Amino acid sequence: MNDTDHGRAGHPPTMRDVARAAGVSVATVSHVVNNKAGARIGDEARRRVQDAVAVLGYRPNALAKTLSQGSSRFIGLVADAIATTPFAGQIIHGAQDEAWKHGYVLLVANTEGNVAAENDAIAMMLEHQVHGILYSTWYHREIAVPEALHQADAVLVDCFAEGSGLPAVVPDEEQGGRTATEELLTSGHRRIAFLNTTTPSPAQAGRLAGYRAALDAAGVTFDQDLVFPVEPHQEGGYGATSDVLASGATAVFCHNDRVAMGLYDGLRENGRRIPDDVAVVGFDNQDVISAHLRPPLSTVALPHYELGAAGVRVLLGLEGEVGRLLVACPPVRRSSV
Amino acid sequence: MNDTDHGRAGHPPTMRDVARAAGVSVATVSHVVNNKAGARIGDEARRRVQDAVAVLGYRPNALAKTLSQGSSRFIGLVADAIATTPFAGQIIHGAQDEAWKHGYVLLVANTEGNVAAENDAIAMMLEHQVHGILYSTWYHREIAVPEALHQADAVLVDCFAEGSGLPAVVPDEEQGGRTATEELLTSGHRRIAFLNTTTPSPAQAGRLAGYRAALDAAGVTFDQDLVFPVEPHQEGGYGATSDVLASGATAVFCHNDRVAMGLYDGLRENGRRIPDDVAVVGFDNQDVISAHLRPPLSTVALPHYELGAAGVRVLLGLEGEVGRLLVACPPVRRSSV
DNA sequence: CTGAAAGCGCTTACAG
DNA sequence: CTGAAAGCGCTTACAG
Repeated sequence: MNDTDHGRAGHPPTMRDVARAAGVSVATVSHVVNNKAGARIGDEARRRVQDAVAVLGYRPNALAKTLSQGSSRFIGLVADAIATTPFAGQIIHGAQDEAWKHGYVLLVANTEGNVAAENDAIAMMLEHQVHGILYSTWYHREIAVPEALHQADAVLVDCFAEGSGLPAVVPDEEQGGRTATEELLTSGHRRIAFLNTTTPSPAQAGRLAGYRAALDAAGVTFDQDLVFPVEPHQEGGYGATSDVLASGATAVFCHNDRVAMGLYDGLRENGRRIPDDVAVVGFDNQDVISAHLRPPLSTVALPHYELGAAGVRVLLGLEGEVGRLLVACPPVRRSSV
Repeated sequence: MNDTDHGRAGHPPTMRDVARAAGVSVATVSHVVNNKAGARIGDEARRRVQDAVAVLGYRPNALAKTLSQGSSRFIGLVADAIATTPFAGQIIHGAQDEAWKHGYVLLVANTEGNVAAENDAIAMMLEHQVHGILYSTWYHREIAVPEALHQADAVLVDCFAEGSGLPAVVPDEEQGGRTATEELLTSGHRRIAFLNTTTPSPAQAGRLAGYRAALDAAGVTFDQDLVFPVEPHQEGGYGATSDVLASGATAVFCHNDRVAMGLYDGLRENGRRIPDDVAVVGFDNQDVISAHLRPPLSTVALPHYELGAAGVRVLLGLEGEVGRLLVACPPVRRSSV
């Protein structure tokens, strides 16, 4: 709707149109438009080109550019579940910001874990000449690498594949578990229950290891009777209330924020106050929940944004040789400890 | 890692390589690869081409194709907050599925509401010859259309701009409010409180209108003293507990699930049971919350997936002439009514 | 300092 | 039934 709005009507202006309008060759236009270093263009010609660009509302065709240069500026991101959690969104966000920063644009595909869809998505990306592909999952786990992925430069994000040779960027579960436990230890707690997930996973193993490491470091002996397996959601936390109470724990480290939310309910029903009677820390930092519980939940953040960003850095070779890159899970302090 | 993995080493095979290997011209290869209707290719030649494609692991270059055809298969999606909520993810998901279905691929850009970033993102998409652009927000509101958007075919998703001439796809807030209220009315409630948001928005106005319409239709006279303004999160719902109790309402329609979550806490503290003493319905169907409250929350879903999908349909001209397209908010029945 | 020309990997009339 | 050739919008040596 403005003066240079020529994008809609007829064919958008090409470099040739600009050249014609400026009375120069397309080579010259190319040089000034791209601000080529080695190009010696007279001030007069340069000005005429710039004017023509402005007047015509010229916009370079990135596809043609890619074709003639041979190198593309696309990075593909295939995700198994954009939808299910806010987490996937953060991975996309981090990847996009980082890609952008280096002049790349993100091609996104959601596959809902469907293998056929995955291979289709990867094929599509390859046809679009992506520089490389980020393959991500919405929770940290080991995956089987899709066939087609081997034909691209790829990095795994929030997942890994032993022996695949593909670099992986994952959260440091053990450090996260240690951090969570330390938050409690630091406040003087010694009898700390751990509501761990029943689902075998890097999170299950890693956070437990971190819990034990923190205990060790603080000179507290590990007590198996203090770790309770629960389903990783509200119902699991709620259901563990009586066990927690019976254990005599003064603090509990919950496998995730949802479990903590359920435990909050159980504790409250039993007249326990948080953190006065029982301190609680969660994991994930799932904002809609943790920031708005009463009291707001202290937790440890899963670094999804950073996972996405680090993924493109690895893809672009900015992180050197990487086997498995561990990204730290920082503590988020609120009022439940 | 398999036999036809030629994508990594050297230059990937081009149509010319296939032609050479099959002993035909590139025109012939093009015809068989694209399965051109009007093309009469001998069985023998066709077979040789197909073999060569398989042996070489040939993959068409989508960018070159776009360039020579003149029409692109990209659709851009610019979002103001991919990160903040799971909602944005659903819009992307719906848009991507629908785009895919029609042979298009999604280019995603996140702008965090930054105007400069928005215009940059749009410019980038235009340079990539997108067919059109979807501009979306993470909550339903009126927006100021970014400059650059006028240079593309665009549709607004989960937002609108009066007088901009741009088609918009938004949730039907009024129908949603009506539906929520009807869930309560149907269960026999007559004194129904409404915890509406304090934030002026289409949601605030629309859901209230729907609430009133449902009441009217049921022959219940609207009582202004039954609508309470609250901040649209847990704290708001919790804080409204005493007002709700004092009002003598037997049911409450909450502006969103987060408000309902807060109200649950307040009700429980006051010894009220849900739904026996007080029935509750939410809005949004924010799964992490609503499905896991005790009891699970009956609510009305915000149709984000469908918003994204309808957006690309409108962009592709599959919905006919559209001014503002209202997408229904369906009820999600659980156990709080 | 500037331009003519070849080339990127495809598609599409047009010949034959 | 199949191929030679022009063209899509750029870039990049290479001349001059």
